[in-house]
Amino acid sequence: MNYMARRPKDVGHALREARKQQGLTQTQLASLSGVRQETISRVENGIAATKLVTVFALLGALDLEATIRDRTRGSAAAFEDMF
Amino acid sequence: MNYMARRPKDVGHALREARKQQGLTQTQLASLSGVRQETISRVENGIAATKLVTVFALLGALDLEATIRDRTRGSAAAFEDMF
DNA sequence: ACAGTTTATGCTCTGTGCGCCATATTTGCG
DNA sequence: CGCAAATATGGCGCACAGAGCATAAACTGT
Repeated sequence: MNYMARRPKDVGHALREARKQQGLTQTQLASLSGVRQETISRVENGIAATKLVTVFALLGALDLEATIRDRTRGSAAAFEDMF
Repeated sequence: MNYMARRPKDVGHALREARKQQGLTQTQLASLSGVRQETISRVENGIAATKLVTVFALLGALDLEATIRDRTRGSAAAFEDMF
C-alpha cells in the first residue's frame, strides 16, 4: 500500500483501492469515518475540490497516512527516509 | 524532505518548510502556483477545509508530491517501496 | 529606531463541498 | 435472468474556501 498522488484524482484512486483491500463498502466506511456514502463516492471518483479535512477523515478511518516529499525519486538514492 | 501528514495542519507545515527551503516568499510561490498569497498564508496556518486542488497546485509549484500509505511504518521493514 | 519586505487578517462575493434525502444505475451472486 | 447490495447522481440548504482588494501586523537588515 503505497500510492503516489499528484492530483486529486490520484487520492480518490488510492482511497478506493485501500477501502477495497480492507473489504469495506462505502457505507461501512461512511459510518467509520463520519463521511457520508455519497460523499465517499464522489471523492473516490476524483472531485477536484474535495476538502482536506474530508480526505484525512477517510485516511484515518482506513488507517492510512500521507507523506509529502520531493518528486525526484529515481531508482535508489533514498535511504534517509526509511527510519 | 519527507513529511508525514495526518491532519490538514501537517500539510500546511510541510508546505511552509518546503517553501522556505527553496528560498521562496509566499508572493513568489503565489505567482508560481496561481494561488493567492493570502490563501497560501491561510493554508500554511492549517485551514482545515482547504481544497485538494489548492494543495496540489502548491505541491506542484514546489516540485513535491504526496504519497498515501499504511500508518504502521515502524523502524525498518519497508524495502518494497523504494523503487 | 526606521524603512522595506513579508506574512496575516478583515471584508464582500461567487462557487462549491458536504450533509441530508431520494432515486437511479451498476455490480455481484444464486 | 432476477434481485439485493453497492455505488452513483440529482436537488436543496448551509457553511466556508478562495479570488480580489485593503491594510494591519510581524519580521529583516541597516
